Amino acid sequence: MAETKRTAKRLPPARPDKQPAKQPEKQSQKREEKNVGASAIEKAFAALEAIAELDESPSLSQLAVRLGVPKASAHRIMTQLEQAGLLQRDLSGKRLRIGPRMARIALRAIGATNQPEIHAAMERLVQRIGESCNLGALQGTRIVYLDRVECDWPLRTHFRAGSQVPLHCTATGKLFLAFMDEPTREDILRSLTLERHTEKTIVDPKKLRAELARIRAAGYAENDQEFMVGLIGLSVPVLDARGRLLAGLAIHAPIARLSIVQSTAHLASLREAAAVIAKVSGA
Amino acid sequence: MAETKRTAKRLPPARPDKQPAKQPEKQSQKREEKNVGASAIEKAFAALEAIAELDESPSLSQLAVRLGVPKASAHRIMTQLEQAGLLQRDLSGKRLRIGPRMARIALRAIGATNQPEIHAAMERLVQRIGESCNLGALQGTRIVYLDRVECDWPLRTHFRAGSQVPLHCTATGKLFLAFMDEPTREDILRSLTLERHTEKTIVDPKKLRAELARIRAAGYAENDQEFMVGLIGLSVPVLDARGRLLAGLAIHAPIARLSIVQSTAHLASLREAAAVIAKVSGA
DNA sequence: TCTGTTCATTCCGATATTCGGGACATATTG
DNA sequence: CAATATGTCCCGAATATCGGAATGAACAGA
Repeated sequence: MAETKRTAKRLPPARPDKQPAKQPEKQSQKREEKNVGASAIEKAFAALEAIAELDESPSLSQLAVRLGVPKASAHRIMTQLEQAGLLQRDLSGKRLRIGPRMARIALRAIGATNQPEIHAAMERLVQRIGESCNLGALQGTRIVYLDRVECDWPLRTHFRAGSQVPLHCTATGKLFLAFMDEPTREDILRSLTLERHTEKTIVDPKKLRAELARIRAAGYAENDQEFMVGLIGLSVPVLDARGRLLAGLAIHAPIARLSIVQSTAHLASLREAAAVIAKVSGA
Repeated sequence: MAETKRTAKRLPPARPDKQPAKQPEKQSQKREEKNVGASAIEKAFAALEAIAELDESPSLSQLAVRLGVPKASAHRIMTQLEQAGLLQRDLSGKRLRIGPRMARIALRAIGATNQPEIHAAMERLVQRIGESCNLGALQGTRIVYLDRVECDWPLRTHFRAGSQVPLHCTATGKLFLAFMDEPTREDILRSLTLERHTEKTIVDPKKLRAELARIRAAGYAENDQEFMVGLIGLSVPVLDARGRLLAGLAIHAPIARLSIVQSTAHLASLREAAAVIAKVSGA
């Protein structure tokens, strides 16, 4: 309460229980992550995502709690989404659900995600090798997975497309570090904290530089359990016509099934698939 | 009593705020509808919508022109969307496409609880025909089931919404193969391994091409126990206004209850339902 | 009928975000 | 190599967003 300028505003019963003793702090401790810096876009999509994710259409307050935003803010966001035709309310006018415009976008968007040609090339590779593969690209100072094809083995990792991993302890990440020009690399290396994930993670900048030089010379990058224990990887470059690195195509497997040495036997298949991907990407 | 509920709450249909003189007939034929005052949310979705709608991934400036916003603004919006995982750039780093997170949201958004009109149309169809039906779309090189309505018979299949099936041995899958443009089809056909699921699965590429031509001519696709023994299917296209294939609407049944020949008697009902789905999807 | 509770909605000042012109950097083209 | 697109960055100004608190509506139980 600041400067209650309202003077004779006739406050009816004055309600002494303004501080209800029931829940002093309900969700205050819960909102730690989407606090600041969240753009309006991110908030709107978080809301949409929550509604799509839920099995039942939520009410406004349920959403507010779930998103960790005040009710008033939730209301504003929902109103905007509703006016945009992305949400609509059910007959009672209380619960929110996906609107017609969003349904329309969704129908088109499902087919417009990844290039079928690329996905097909990766599936063929998985078929031939028998282990999972993924396609990753540099975004900022991390690797994002653009696409991913899993093998049939019961034991598999599960990084979905879109997830991000660090540069210094993944095959594709080291590949990108190795292939970028000197000043950029040094700049990034300086700003990275070489976080240790396993025993084998390279956390010494000197050793990492040596490893990168080795990768540059070899033309491919290995990951010997540097990110997760028991998991190895092997990544080859996807180059465009001018020799620039577009992405890294990698296979990975539990070391129980595939050793580093064995994995290099698949280099030819990997390179072949990488060439196909480069080609269908118009490179 | 019917209309008493929403009396006073939605009373402001007008815009009491400001109706500046710019609003009346500002829309000439060039800088059309993307007027000023659009919220950040609206702009973001307009961008997403444009990308989903376009047949080819646009570049930044193309989008800026299409949306009628300055280049710098477009750049800012796209960057935000990209960081949110909703968009991603293709390998050249120039063209923008739907990102994995958006694909996930889209998949959920079309689910049964969220899109009552589609679900209702499918339930009417099941009611009329007496067999299960499903709605499937192309994602990568597989078909994902968007929605599904089961019939009352005790013997039924159980593919939940969200599960994926191959292209070459399902009615909807063959439908998509038949309708895609030549180069893409050939590329996918080349890279697919036509895995045999039953005696009747088409594993010969030549025969599959012939079958696809037949499907193109007929305008619908059949599945004669090619995926599971004793199970047939029949899928018709759900087309948008421009004739692009959005999804396949299919019925399926045990052959003991419905023969392929009998199933074609339901083509009219299927097509009618497909048209309804296209319509409520805003196509 | 009255009262306590829950939920949706509105108000409003402070402030953080968005906006977009223009400069700059980087392909692409002739 | 100049010339033309196209992508990226900067920064002051404008304004949309934020969220606490008050208000209104619906409902349940006494």
